[in-house]
Parts: sequence; C-alpha cells; structure tokens
Amino acid sequence: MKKKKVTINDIARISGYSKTAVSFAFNNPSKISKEAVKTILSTAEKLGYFPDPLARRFSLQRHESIGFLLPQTYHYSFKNPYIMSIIEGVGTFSHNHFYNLTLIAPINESVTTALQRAAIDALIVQGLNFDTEIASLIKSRKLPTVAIDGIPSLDIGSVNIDDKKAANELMQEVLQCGHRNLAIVELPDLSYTKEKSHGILELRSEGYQEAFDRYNVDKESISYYKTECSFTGGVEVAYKILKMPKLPTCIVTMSDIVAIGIMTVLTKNGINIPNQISVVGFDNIGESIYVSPRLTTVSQPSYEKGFQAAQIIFEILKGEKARQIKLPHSLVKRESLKKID
Amino acid sequence: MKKKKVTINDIARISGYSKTAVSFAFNNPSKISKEAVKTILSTAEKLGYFPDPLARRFSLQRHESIGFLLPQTYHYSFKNPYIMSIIEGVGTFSHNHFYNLTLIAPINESVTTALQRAAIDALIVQGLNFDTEIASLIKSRKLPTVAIDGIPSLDIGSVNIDDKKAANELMQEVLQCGHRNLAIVELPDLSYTKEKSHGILELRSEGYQEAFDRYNVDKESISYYKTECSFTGGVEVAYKILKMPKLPTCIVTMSDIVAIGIMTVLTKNGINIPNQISVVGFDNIGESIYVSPRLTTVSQPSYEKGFQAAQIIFEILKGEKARQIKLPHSLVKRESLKKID
DNA sequence: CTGAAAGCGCTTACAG
DNA sequence: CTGAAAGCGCTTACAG
Repeated sequence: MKKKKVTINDIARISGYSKTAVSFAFNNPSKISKEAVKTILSTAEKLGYFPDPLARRFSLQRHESIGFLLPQTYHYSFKNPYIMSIIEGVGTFSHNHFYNLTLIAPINESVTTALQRAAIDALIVQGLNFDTEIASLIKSRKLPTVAIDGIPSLDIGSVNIDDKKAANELMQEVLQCGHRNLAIVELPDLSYTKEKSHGILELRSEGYQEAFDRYNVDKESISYYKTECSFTGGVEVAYKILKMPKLPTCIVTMSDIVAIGIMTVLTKNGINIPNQISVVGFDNIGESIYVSPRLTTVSQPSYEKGFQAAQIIFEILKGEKARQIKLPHSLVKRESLKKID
Repeated sequence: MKKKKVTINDIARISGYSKTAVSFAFNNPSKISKEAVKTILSTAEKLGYFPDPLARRFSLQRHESIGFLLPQTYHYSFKNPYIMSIIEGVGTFSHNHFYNLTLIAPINESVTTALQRAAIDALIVQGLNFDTEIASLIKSRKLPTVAIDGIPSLDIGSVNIDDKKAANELMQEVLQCGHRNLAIVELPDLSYTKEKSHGILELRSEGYQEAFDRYNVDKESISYYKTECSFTGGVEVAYKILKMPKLPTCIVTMSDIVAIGIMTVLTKNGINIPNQISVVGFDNIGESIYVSPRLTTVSQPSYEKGFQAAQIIFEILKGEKARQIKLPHSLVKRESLKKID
C-alpha cells in the first residue's frame, strides 16, 4: 500500500483554488490575494506538500545548478587546497543565488560524455584548455562558460591573474637572492587539445625567461622537471631531484602543494630548508604558513577567482556579455627562500 | 532567429523510426535491431542530438544525484580536510555510478528549506544529529539517508568508528606519557535538536572518562574548552589557553585541524612542542604529517567513510535494507606527544 | 484577482 | 523488433 505523492492538483482541489493559484502561492504570492495564499499554504502544510523540484526544473527548463569541471580526477582535485578554495568560492556564490554546484569529472575517461549528461545550466572550467570537440559541445548545449586559469578567448568569460608578471616577480626574487642553480618544477599541460596551447604554463615560463634575461642567467645551470599538481607529485619529483649529481640551491615550483610535498622529502632526508636548498611555491594556500619553514610564494585570490567566476556566470545567464577579468596577485616573502652568496 | 532545440521527435521523424526506438537506441540498444541503432545514432550525431537530461530525469523521476549535507557553512567545511576527504569518498563512489554529488548548505539559515528544494535522490549527513522536523521531512520526501558520525538509529544507514574506544585509547596514551595537567578542546554540538543527544562528542567524552578512572586522574587538573572545528577555531582557543594562570602539559583536541591551529599559535609564541606542551589530534588528516612536529592522533578512514556511505545509499536505492557499519580506527603515535615525568 | 490549458521532452508498459 | 500513447508535475501566457 503505497501512499500516493501529493501534487499540485491535490492542493488545488482541496484548497478550492486552481493550480495556477497554488503555483503562485509558492513562487509569486503577490499575484494572488492574501487570503488565497494563506489558505493554499496552510493546505499544503497540512498535506506535507512542496512543489516537486524535478517537475519544477523541467517546466522551467533550468537545472538550477552550475557545473565545475575538475581539472584532475576527483582524488587529486580534492587534495589540492587551491582548487578546493576556488570551488568554495563558486559554491558560496551559487548557493547565495539558490543554485547548486555540480562537480564534473570525466565519465569513462570522457569529458564529452560527462558534459552531455551533466545537469547544469552553465559551466566553470579551471586550469585547462579545451579542444574543438568540447568547445562545440558547450556551444551546442548553449552552456554559458567561464574559464579560470585558462586562455581568455572572445566568446567565454575568463578569470585570471597576470601569470607572466607573477612568475616574473617570483623568479626575480629568487635571482635577487643569489640563486643560479635552479630546479624548476612545472605542471603537466592539462589541455584537451593537440595544438600547442598558450595557457598559464607558457605565460609563467615566459615570466621566468624575462627574469633570466634580465639577470643574465646561464641557462645551463637550470634543470626542468614536470610533475602532477599534488602533494604526491611533489614527493615524487623531490626524489628525482635528489638523485641528480649536483643539487640545486633553489627549487622553484608552480604550486604550493607541490612545494610542500618536496619540502617533506627534503626534510626527511636531512636537508635543511632553506640553508641547503630554498623552495618557493605558487598560490599561497592556507597550508603554506604552517609548514616549516613557512613558504615563500605568490599569493593569488583563489576563493575570489571562484566567486567572481560564478558571478560572471550569473551575468551571462541574465543575458549580459561575458566579462574577462584579471585579479591581483602579490609576492609573499617568507622563510623558505634564503639569500645566498 | 533562435535555432530550435533538437528533440527526440526530430530524430524519430528524420531517422524514420519511432520515439521509442530513439530512446532505446540511447538507453537500451539491445531492444532494437542493430541497424535501427546505427541509423538513429548517426542521425542524432548529425544533428547534435543528445537526450535532454532535464526531461530524462523528470520522466525517470530521478535526480541522479546524492545530497551531502554540510555540517558547517561552506567556508568551514571546505577548510576541514577531514570533511573534504569524506566528500571525496562520496563523490568518487557516486561518480562511478553516474550520479552527481550535490552539496547542501542551509538556505537562509534553514536546513529544512534547503532540503525541500534540493534536487537529490538520497541524503548523506555528517556529524550532526537532526530533530524531528528534519527527520519527518526526510521521511516525507522518502529520502534514503545515511548518517556519518551520527547516532545510529534503526531506520537510516550509518557509518561510524568506535569513537568511545578511539578516544579512550588516545587518552590512555596521553596519561601513559605522564600528563595529568590537561586542556581538553571539545567541538560544538551540531545537533539540530534540543534534546540532549548521544553522538560522537558524548561517546568520546565517555572514552576519556574511562581512561581517567583507570588512571585515577584528579579531575581538578583538567580544564575544558570548546571551539569551532576549524583552523581558526584552533587559533582562538589557543589564545584562551595561553591566558590561563597555569598552562597544561598537554592539549587534547577532537580534530587535527583544530590541533594544527593551536600548534601554530604555540609555536608563534615561542612555546616548544612537545617539550613544553604536547598536542594531540583526531582524524589523521594528510596535513598531520607535515606540521612540525608531526601530530600524534587517531587515524580514521575518512575517504572510506564517504565511499561506504555512498555504497549503502545505493543499496537502499535498490531496495535493500539500510546497513549500519563501524569502520576501524588506529592510534598513530608521532612526535607531538612527549613522555614527561 | 482567478483559472483553463498549453507546453516542457523524455521513458516504458503494452499491444502488435 | 517496432510504435502509439500515457504519464511524470510543474509554470505561465493568456483570456476573463
């Protein structure tokens, strides 16, 4: 004996008003009389009725949810406080506007499939550039899109910092401190595209180069590494660096979480930071002040990035034009980078 | 000139098959001929058609999403790695089953409103006990529910560790190390209920008590504090503790993130951990090994908690009975707790 | 202020 | 293997 679900029809019948009136009572009370609202709402309350979200969404042709495309698997994204902070920003703004946040990860390795099935009205992507297949999918679903840490392009919104300048400032600081023997730890290119992209990775490299040129750095003394953007990625690359015949005096990373992974390994191996090796990060995550020594890094407004990306999304949803913004960053000097001679 | 959306009707008409056939081609290809599938799919591909998720969900009467009720505001939840790890577990399992994860926070302070509007098929709550209003809402929406770190009750699933035993073991270790002058930092009661609950907070307290009894501890030497479950909460309570006339030799917390907040303040104030004050945590979050000294704590399987909670949810959704499980924990001895005499 | 009715686009039990 | 048709429960433009 299954109790049937209470629907708008029941409330209409029992309260003596029409379906229209019942709907208005919940969504637009000013359009009907006070008395009608009162009667309807109390009837609804009595029967435990609330407009079915599924039917409501279908009728409104709206999911009431913003999608966030994870740059990595669930696992790595969740282990990266920088990403979490962005998500928090998106979630907070969306929540304030009664929208959900839907986390999207590839389904069966396929972003396309995931995106097709996703119950979202708009999309925020972080840290990855996408190929034409995904771009056309987004277009065919007419999904308003904002790219965080991506490549600003004309038809979608974007949120960035000046990655080139930030990287340049950080590298200048490193060189200023006398370091010449560097290990640079880059991040993998997460583009879903074959063409050479021109994203934040390339911008930061350019920033480094300009600093090298300015300080007349002998490029022979610089070694490059690449690792996953995670604590584990940092751990792995640290062991690689330690195996080198000549240790660097400074390790320059593109992410705090990677830097922290590296620091853990160095410390465990009896290497003093920063006396033997300096380490610098990027992002200024909360953890960067409770590792020891505290991390010298570039502060970028992660929460703000997410928050403002969501804001732009809502503007587009309201019919406004997609904005492209640049947020401020700043160099944060702490103890993990030491002056040498 | 707005291009009309391609629907199942268009594909049916153009491919020369019925709507039924089109639907089967996508969802149940074995029910129609290979040729039909091929024709329909290629027609769909040509027109960029994909079954509308909104209509699909409405028809199926299914949101394809699991709700996760945040124990705190967005902000604090995201700053707590223990919570994030649970969410990761839930998200991973759900994702593997093509379900979304919907994060739910109170709307206008109201959990009830948030829950009514939520587009979810089932609910996972963490760390809070709910009152009859919420319970009846869950029941009226027929939401399968699993409580993590809650109070196991008959009609919903539950995932816990043996909090009493875990707390007892940790406290015994503290007492074993010779500490008698303790500061115990408890967490706020997050129950949405007026009645005295009997959740993990009470269980842990009981665990402490039994250790005290066993070691014949003079309860006069123990002071109690309460603070929010966050880094900031730890910072705040640390300042309170430092203002006391007599400092404790050990601070016992109920959460690593709180412990880490406390450690930061102690260190900044020139207090050596563990030589002057020992600190112990709870949870064994990833960060607990990269603070210095590394944190002595109770390890509990946060990711597993989320993963298995989701698993139980899917069982209930399939009509099985809600299981109540207990996961293992273990004491992790590191350097933040020191033997004194 | 009020209500009848169209429309949102699928899925699937059922009959053939 | 195939298709006609019912059903999912709302919102809102429109007429009164």
